[in-house]
Amino acid sequence: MEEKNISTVYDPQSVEKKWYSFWEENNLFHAEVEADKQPFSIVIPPPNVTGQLHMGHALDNTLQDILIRWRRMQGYNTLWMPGTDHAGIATQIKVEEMLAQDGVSRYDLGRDEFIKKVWEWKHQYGSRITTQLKSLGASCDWQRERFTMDEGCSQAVREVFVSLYEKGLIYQGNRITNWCPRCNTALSDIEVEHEEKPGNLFHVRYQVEGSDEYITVATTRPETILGDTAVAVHPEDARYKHLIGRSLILPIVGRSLPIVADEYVDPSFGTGAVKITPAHDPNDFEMGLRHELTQIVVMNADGTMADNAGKYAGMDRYECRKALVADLKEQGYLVKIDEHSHAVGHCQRCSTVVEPMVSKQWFVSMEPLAKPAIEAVTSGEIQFVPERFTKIYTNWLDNIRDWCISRQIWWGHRIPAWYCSCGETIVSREDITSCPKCGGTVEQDPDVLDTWFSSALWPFSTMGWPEDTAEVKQFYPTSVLVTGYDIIFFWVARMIMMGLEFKQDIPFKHVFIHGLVRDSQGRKMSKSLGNGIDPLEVIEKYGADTLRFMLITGNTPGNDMRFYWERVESSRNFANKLWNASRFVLMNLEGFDPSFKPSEEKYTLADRWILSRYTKTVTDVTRNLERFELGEAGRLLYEFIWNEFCDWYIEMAKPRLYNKEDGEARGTAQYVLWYVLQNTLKLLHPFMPYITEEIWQHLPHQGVSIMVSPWPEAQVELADNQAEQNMNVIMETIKAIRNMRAEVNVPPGKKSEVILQFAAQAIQTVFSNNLQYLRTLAAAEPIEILSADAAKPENAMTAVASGVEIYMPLKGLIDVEKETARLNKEMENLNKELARISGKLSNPGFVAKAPADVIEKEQAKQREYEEKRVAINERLAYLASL
RNA sequence: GGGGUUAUAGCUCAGUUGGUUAGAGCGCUUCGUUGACAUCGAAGAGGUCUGCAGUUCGAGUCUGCCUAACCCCACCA
Repeated sequence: MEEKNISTVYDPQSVEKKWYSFWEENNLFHAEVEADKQPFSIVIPPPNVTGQLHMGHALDNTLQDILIRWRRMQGYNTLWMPGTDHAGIATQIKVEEMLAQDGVSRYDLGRDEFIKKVWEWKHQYGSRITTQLKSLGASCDWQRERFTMDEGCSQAVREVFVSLYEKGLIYQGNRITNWCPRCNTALSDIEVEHEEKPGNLFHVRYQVEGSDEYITVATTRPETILGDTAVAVHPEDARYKHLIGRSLILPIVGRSLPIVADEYVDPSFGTGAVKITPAHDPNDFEMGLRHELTQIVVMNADGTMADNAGKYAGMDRYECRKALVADLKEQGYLVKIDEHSHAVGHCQRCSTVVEPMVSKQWFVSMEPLAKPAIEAVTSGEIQFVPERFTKIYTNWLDNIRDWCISRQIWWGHRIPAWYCSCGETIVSREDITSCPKCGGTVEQDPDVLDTWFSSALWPFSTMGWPEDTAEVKQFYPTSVLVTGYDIIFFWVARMIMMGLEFKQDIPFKHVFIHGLVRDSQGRKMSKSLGNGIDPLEVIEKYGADTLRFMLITGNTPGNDMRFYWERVESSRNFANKLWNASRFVLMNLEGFDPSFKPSEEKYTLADRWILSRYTKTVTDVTRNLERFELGEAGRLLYEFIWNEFCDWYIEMAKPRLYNKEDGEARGTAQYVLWYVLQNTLKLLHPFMPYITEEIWQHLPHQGVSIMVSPWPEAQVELADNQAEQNMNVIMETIKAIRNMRAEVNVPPGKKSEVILQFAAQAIQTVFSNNLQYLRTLAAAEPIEILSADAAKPENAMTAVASGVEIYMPLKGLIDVEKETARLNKEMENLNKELARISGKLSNPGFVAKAPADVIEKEQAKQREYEEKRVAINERLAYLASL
């Protein structure tokens, strides 16, 4: 084999591209519908077409790819549906920015031309994010790649909109909604981020008409005074009861305002009197409806003051605030300005302070949809992992408000509603050109839908719905949805509602939630902070496997994690370790015939031990994958490969490999190395797809690729507790000898004479058959076995393992003081432990109630420690006699 | 105002149904180029698991409270 020339350092760059193309060329990612095969499907959370791969994507897609690759190896008909999202506002902004470089605005182009430009942009740059996903190793079925604005998805959107409209679950209304003056569009409630900010509470007095009395009201937004149409007080408030029904004179404007009574007003807050601006505040809007107040719009869509604002018209809202406060003060209406911290809503996308505004928008009636969506989760049909997100989800749905779905932008799914001058509104599956009622010309609603509207349909729109396709039949509901907790409301909840409404079935069985990847100080990675780490940079420098492994280890589902380059290096080191262990195996596989199956009795203790550890690792890794504990599964593999396979087994196999005389022994060692390595590679493959493929292809193997090789099954017959127990004592002994050698600074090249004495014949036999391990791994030479009744050696260091007394005679005299201190320390530990155990065993409650195996375990430990204590005591007595 | 998360070694974190002398990585100390690997190996130091109380034969693990940090939701002007 030519593998001898493989570099000692694993170089991901030279292998990753090669294998990804190989997988694609062999069509290994593609899933055909095979009705008789058990399906496993995931739809990707579609990244924005404008997006660049960030750490969040890297984590999210690594988790999905691990699940997909694992299930594929298990033999499921596995579909990972990829695609991208048209990302309405984000993409529109992106293209507008590009046009702005040439001094062109979207209005210069007009709607149709602009949308053409966006499509051009999409065709040119839209595949950037998917290319980046490929470099991560994502095994998506790219032949099925979808886009939320492609024909199929658009048809699904149209069908759902019209159907909900027909059911009365979509309606149009003049209501108060959140408005972003910068984006110039309405927003849904969850697109508004509230931030507690110090502000002012302005107290302004309004004079009672025909009286000297004043009522003082408080407001955080004095500019809205211009739109006041009433003042409300609590009906039982003694201070104001006599004024209810009378009127006030609105300062500056001079308008007459009725004083109304409303339960909403909290008499204990502020002055107990509230100014009412129905057009610019959600509560006031409601009260306005109750008291039939007029709505006076004083602000424009772009945040400037409207004509109704009189002399302030045209001013920016904050300019107006300043000017108005100055005027109020000057004219004696301003009573005081208090400091007041309150939550201000900001546009999620551009951080501009949002204004509540009255406008005509389309809404989805949420309550009827929310009820079954809650039920699907509380019944356990859909399970959140971790479970605690269930509560967050249901709390939100319990208090849900209607969803404003119309957006005043151009890029997106156009609302399928047409208006005729005759007053007719037509909502239609097919585009129409004339009014079905009067035959007049119609005009389509200029607005588009909230981007999340199409995302909500993703699990079935990608599979061809509303057609009753074979894909829908086989792959819906999907198996699991993997996403961050930040879009549970935006996306997860809405998919569940839409799935239940239109498929009469849940969209997925599990929702696997992960946290955020933060920077090393725990801060969110963000563009503005400039603290983001580019996953592509990590891939370039360390490889995708390293990035993947780093992302999934050392954290638990649902929790945030921090990014450290040190952790990247640690993962890289692991890859390198595996690489070199594999090189070692390959270099020693000369003459190996993979069809050779060693006979049982040729297995050494080390063979039986590693095979036992291996089969238990299969069980544990598989179990943890089933429970979505991917980090724990990864950690188990790390420990098995490094601490057991590399640190011990390879070292123990060496003598047999180097001795070419005994062909059968050598063949057996080769077989076990090969068997354990190639199966462990399979277990690791979902986590580190590239390096495992590279190594696997070098090993004798069957099949095209490790990624479609069968997932290892635990083999009960390989589990061998006796072998593990015996190995543990031998390892314990080796460590004890190494420790003594280090204690007295024996140079590594120098052998140490070792004398062993055993508590029982059984353990002595185990050692007699395996002394070579002590020779090679502890530099013990010569080794003498003392009979149980023989006198202890003098002038020797002492250690005690389970059932074994270990003596290391010294050429010079032993340092009595140091040796005594060392043994005393050991003694102290033993005494502490023994005290704990005997405390337990003498507790009648423990003996009566603890399970038998727990008691036996404690008793066994007690015997073992007692023995050790006797041995050490003897030795201490001997030392004292010197 | 509601709800949630976290608190374990110097740092970042694991610890799966309660039962091992509580673990890892990084960092630290000492030694090491023995034919896979210095991106490595060997030995070692380092923790009263935030605090208090409770349940239990037994608590890092379950319950309650305290403290601290963080997050989400919410129309008190």
